Amino acid sequence: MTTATIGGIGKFDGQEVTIQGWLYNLREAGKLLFPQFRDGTGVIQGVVVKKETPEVFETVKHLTQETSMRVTGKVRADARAPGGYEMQVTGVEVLQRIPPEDPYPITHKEHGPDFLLERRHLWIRTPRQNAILRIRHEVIRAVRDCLDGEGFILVDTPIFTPAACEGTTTLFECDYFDEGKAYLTQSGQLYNEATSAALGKTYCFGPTFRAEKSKTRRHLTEFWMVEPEMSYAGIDDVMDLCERFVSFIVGRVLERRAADLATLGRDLSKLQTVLTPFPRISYDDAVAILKRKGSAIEWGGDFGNADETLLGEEFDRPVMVHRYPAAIKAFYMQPDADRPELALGVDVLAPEGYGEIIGGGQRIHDYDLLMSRIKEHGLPPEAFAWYLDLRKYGSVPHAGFGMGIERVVSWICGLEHLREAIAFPRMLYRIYP
RNA sequence: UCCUCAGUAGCUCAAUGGUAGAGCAUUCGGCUGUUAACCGAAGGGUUGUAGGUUCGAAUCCUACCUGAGGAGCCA
Repeated sequence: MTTATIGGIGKFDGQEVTIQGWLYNLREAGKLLFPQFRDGTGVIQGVVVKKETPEVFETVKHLTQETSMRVTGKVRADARAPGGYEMQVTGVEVLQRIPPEDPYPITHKEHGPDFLLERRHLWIRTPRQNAILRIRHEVIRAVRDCLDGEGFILVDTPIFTPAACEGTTTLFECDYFDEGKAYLTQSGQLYNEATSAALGKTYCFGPTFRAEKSKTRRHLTEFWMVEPEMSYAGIDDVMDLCERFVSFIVGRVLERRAADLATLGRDLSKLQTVLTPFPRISYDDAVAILKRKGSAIEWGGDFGNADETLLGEEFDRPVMVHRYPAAIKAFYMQPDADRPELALGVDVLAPEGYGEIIGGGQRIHDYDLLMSRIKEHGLPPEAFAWYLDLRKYGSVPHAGFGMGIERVVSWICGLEHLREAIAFPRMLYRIYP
């Protein structure tokens, strides 16, 4: 007997196959049963007619939601079935029937976020969560394909680090044998600067940790970030890469995951406009736009979430805001040659209120300038000795950025909350399951 | 860390100082094309915890616990 996946069931129209999955739902209509099966690739409706297969009818009639089973039957196209195909069930092999005294907790009705998050290990079985996780997979594949295709080399950076990368944000601390404290990385960027000087163009891609007590739908304490870095590059190279990168990713999801976007009810017209070039506006221009739109922002201040939403809704694709006041950016940002009070940093803001998805820019390549910035920020120079070495031995202008995967997935999927963009979200008051 | 809101059946919610209820889920019965199927019945409660006010508290007050949304900070 041929084993088939539900997602590819169309290839077996008219044939008898076996599928391996779980009971998603069971509808009854007298002497007819309509069990629905899922296997992670899709959902298919089965039909059981009592007078044709009485033994199968009696077995299926008493099955409970999420019972694991192998099902055999003849596949045929049927417009009445959700998904377009139906299976005339001729045999079932039940692996584990869930007992009615302790039924599967997640029903087809509404549930609250607390209930679902406590059962995230089960929640991910639902079609909507399946679709999000498949899109996340596609985003990650596109990230790799795009950067690999552009000649970047993946060089992963450490997760245990000896000190703060940027000195300001709160870090997760742990004991590291006799070496004292270690911290979970909040960015691979400083190491990327070393690897890009070794290999030209590199990127790292892995989990990142922030111990800030942020409690919003835009924050996780553990999230995944991809960070490309380029030697012999400046802020314009970063912006060029950003727009190619983001449009490539969105294009890939539209091309390969249309069915999943449909499951989510995503408005595709909001994604189809994400094509190069992206608008590029200076921080000065952004402040002017915000003031016109009624924001209380003053020049020199950083954008709040409301400001990012206001800027994002000005455009039909992500907008790149560049040249921020140096005072509100990280210590390693290269100053603008024409206006030293500005840093050559760029943020990419997604439309529809999704806010910042990318932050990056050009790094300081001059030893003395970097040393003075480290001291100005009250950071210990000895901890940055290796980082300063990069400016002693063949320093070149270099630039890069970091992109938060969950924020991009959240935007592409049109999610209400970042927590659905990762299988097991880590948040301020939640570390289970 | 601060501000706001919410905790009632397994789940989603109602009951606004006077006998704790509905839908779904579960079990049983009915229905030969269901689309979160539908119809009928049954079981299911220390109203987050601890105090207080009152003849009487799910409801009012205080503290605590848990969660959510937002601010700040950031991807």
